Amino acid sequence: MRISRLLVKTLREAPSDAEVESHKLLLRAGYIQRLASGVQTYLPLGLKVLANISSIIRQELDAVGAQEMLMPVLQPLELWEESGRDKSFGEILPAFVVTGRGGKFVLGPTHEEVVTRTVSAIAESWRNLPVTVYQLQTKFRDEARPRFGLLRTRELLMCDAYSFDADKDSMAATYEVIRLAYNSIFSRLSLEVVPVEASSGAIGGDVNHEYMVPSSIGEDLFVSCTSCDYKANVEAAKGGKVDESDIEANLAEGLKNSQGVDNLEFYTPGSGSIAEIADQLSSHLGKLGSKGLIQALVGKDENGKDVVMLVPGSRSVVLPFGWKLYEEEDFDVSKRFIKGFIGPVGLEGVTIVADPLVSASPSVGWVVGGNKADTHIGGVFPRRDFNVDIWMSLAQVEDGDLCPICNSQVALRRSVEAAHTFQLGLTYSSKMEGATFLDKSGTSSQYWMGCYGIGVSRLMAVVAEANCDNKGLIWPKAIAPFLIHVIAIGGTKDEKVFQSAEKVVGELEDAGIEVLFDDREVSAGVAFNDADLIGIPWQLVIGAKGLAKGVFELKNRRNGEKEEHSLEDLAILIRDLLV
RNA sequence: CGGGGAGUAGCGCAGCUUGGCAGCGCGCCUGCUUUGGGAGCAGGAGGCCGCGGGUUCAAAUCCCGCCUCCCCGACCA
Repeated sequence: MRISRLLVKTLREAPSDAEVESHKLLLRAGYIQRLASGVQTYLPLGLKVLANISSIIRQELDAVGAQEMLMPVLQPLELWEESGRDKSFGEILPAFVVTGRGGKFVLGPTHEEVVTRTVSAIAESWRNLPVTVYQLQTKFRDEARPRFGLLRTRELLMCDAYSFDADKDSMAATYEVIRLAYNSIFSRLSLEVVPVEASSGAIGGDVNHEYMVPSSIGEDLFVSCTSCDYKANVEAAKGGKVDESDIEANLAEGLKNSQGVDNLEFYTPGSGSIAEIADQLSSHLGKLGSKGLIQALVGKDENGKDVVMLVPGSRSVVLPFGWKLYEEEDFDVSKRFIKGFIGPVGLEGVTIVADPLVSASPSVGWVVGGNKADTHIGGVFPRRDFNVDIWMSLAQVEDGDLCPICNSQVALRRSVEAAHTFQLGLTYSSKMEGATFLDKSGTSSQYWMGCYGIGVSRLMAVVAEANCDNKGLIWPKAIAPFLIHVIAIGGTKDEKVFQSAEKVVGELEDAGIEVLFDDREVSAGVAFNDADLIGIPWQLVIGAKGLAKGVFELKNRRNGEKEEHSLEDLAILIRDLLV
């Protein structure tokens, strides 16, 4: 490909709306272009990278027997009503409902419903199972806040695979096979990927893993144990073991400390936010700050029953599955809880659930909400001043917390979610009409399903972020848009140089190598800088100086090393590049 | 959805306070010179100053409304 013919325009300065390095470079080097917030065009260079990533995914999934197909973007809304996800999928779905002649359609954010219907019409017998299908398809998700170019978008390219098995063990075996395929995919992309336990969100199912790429631009945090293999997304991570005897010991210690410490009423006017209270009571709390507060949140458990959740003020809460926090209108209806001033003392007729961290009181006692406006109470100890009905892990894990498996310390790492896999079990087959097959005994049985998603367009951003320097991108060979970038210094102006370059390009292309040929009449500096920016792994430079000696220069983009080769050695070079 | 910032040529920005010809750098086009790390000179093209309304003799500039984009948060693959 000749650059003079390629639809590309490199920019010296990045558009001001780009924030992170990979996004700036992808824009400057002409890989992508923004059409609207979270909506990107892949320019020719960008599409080649995307196609190369896709091709690796195809090869590895095909290798484990998965079959590619292509399902529609437009999905009848009734399908989502059938699975109940028209309600549960949150706000991502409704924004992309379109009305056509055939009724209402969803611009598909994912394809569990469609694939279940598709496969169930064909795989009617246990003889057809197991079967795994996949597709590379554009998905639509109305993200509240698209971010960082390709990292979080409203329209994205995803590879989603779906497995159908006859029983639970078989499903687990398929899950394992896909895990191995995923490992191969990520290693071919030269990415460090850490599979972690995760929460299943709107997809459903029990076992699921996220494939995390540690990265400073990540929006997720995962917990990993410094001693054992425990790894989990903070959303799913459990705090240290909920150990009855530890809690009991903490409570007893608290009772001892509580002697001579009376409850104190504090006047705390304002919003009642943790930060504000900690500030107002700084003379009482001292160094403790928000760690000396108990945060009490009202919500409803999976049965809709009111619960008050207690965690230290310094922690965020991870809601148990199915639980919800009170909304404004719930506060208006119940009138019982004064937002910002809720506390466990004297609170009756509601289940009090507390994180084990609450059992260990500060020596001056906790500061808790006073259950009346502008009031907090200090010197509060659990058991003496209030009772906890259920102890369970509620607080988000932090660096240095204890591992739930081995009790060593855990560490948090920032990361990007590159893929997510789920053992769905019967989640969809039990809801969708006719998602059954006849088993060996001739009885109708539901599919055991799994689903597996890789964010393809996101991977392009992740790989770019992990492979760049201050001059530009540095693509791994496996997904680079071209393998080698040939520069003819002076372009067409120097006939001899240009002819040799053309000859070299021809030989490389004949050998099946993808070549980007800079044939422009630009100064050497411009050509070099553009080459570094675009980030093709090898640069082959042909100029008048070298030509006089019968040599060209070969530069490795990643380490910057340059070496001269005789033009006659091109065949050897070609052989080496192909390895 | 809450908080903050910004929309002026393809990209980066100035001009706005104090209303008076639409500017600068890069990029782009033509010519000449130059040619191994973002060349020089000369000549050019390119604008709904985000949109709509208002004030005024006169609005990029002042006032009102809206839209879009970015950041932080909430939410989410």
